Amino acid sequence: MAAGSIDRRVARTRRLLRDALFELTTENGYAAVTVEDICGRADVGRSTFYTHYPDKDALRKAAIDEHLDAVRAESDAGDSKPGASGFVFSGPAFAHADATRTMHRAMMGGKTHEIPEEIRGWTAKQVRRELTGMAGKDAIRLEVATRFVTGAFFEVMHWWLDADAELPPAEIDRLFQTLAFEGARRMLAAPE
Amino acid sequence: MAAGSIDRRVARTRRLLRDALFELTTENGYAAVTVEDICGRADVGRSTFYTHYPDKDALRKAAIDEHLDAVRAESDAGDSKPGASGFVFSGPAFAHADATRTMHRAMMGGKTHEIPEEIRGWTAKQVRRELTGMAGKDAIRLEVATRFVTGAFFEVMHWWLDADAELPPAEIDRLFQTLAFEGARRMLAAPE
DNA sequence: AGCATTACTGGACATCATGTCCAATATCAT
DNA sequence: ATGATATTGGACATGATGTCCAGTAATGCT
Repeated sequence: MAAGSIDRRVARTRRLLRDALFELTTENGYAAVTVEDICGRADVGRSTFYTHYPDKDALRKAAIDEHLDAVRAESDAGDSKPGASGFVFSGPAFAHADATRTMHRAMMGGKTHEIPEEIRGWTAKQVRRELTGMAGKDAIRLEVATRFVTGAFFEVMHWWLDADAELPPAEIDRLFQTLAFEGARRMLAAPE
Repeated sequence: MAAGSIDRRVARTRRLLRDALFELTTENGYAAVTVEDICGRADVGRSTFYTHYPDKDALRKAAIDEHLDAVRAESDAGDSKPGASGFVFSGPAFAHADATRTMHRAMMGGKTHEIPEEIRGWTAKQVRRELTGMAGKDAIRLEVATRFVTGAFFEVMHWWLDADAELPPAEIDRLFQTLAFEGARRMLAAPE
């Protein structure tokens, strides 16, 4: 067997489990989903589940990591300049969420606001990087602004994903930018 | 027994359970806390727990409702005019969180962002009410702005509660207002 | 095409938390 | 003091978790 290649059965099982997790999470929320549920929906033996993942969280984490890798790869190309007159991260993010809506609704939709820490942390890092370009020397202000923008972003995204939106991605991004950018600019650029 | 009065034992038990929930939530996060843990910490029989609350969530909900009632009562007095040059809700909220830091850290601190829906919903309502005063006719814009401000508020609050803050409540509120207000004003007041 | 490797399966098992119920005991209000 | 009410510990059924194993199926390599 070649080093990097994956047994077809393994790939199949993991795919089935991942899809089942998304479906069930969308239906009932992540907390309510059990390993039994997942295996039932995926039509995979429960003991098989445990040969792949130690628990439910590991499955989710794997799915997210896989996904973030894809995002990273695709955003490596268009690394445009930060902060000309808006945020760079949000546009692609909304577009991408629109494209893979199923997954995003599963991971951050629903009544509960259970946004996985991996996603939140990764996004916060993106935001912080962009804001750093906006002349902030004050570490506290930078951090407050980062949290502010990140929290606002997820809440808007959450709403937009759930409200089966008439709004196209570009439009929700424009609204988000309008809300977010001027405040951040003022605070970070301000002398005092 | 008089109608409204509560048996001393009942009050004691509920208080012990509530405090135990706060402690354990602060230590391990809400999801990790079990009813057994709570009873152990509170030194209350497990069967007693179930005579008061059907489950863990009910205990939390009761604690939150109790708390929100107190907040409502105290904020009935100072119902100043909305939106002169900032938000009204956030200042008292930061001050109040500072005063009852233990509870707030338990309910919205820690690594996980498990903000109870009661609190999020209540805050969003406050925000929406204030923003409605800012000339919004467009329902969608109003909603986006509401979500935006609410999400930003909780994320900033979360950070501020965890980072054993050098920042006094008034200061974090000022930063929050700087970040939030101008964007909202522009978007909601804008003609198009 | 055959064969060794690897994955899947289903069932058994121990463990743990949940929620219900009851009879005995302690505490309360009056 | 005494009747009412709360608390208690223990028993019980249930459901989910995570581990383990021996039998069976699918795969990849040559």
